[in-house]
Amino acid sequence: MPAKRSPVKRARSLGRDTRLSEYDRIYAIVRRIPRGKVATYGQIAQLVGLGRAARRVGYALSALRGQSPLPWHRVINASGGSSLPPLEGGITQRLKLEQEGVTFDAGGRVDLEKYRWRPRR
DNA sequence: ATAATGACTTTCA
DNA sequence: TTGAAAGCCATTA
Repeated sequence: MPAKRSPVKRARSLGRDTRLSEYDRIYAIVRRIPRGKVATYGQIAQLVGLGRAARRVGYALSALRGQSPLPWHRVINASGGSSLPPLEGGITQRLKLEQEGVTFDAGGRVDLEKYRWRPRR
């Protein structure tokens, strides 16, 4: 029995949903975030050309369900913190970042000035 | 078909 | 500094 597929994945397998290239572009950007660096949802939305649709970036990542080779833990919100519920992956996200050398302040937030990924072009 | 939801961001009080 | 409100729009219900 194949696992249940979301409408999006089904459409992708049929190769007829153009929105998917959008998801793929998001994933492609996330894959480029270097170790020890972080990017915000809004930043990725910009890079992909989605303007301020940061939510869609978050949605694309939620579709991964944490089951992906992508460095999803390097994506955080504009406040410098995790947007996941602590028990759902927020803890894991922080641990993974700390393993890469990213430090958090008392409020559980990352210094974006210092760790934000600045891609060229 | 309409309505609610969400791994967000920005603005304004 | 914090928090509410509005904006965004695909996915879910």
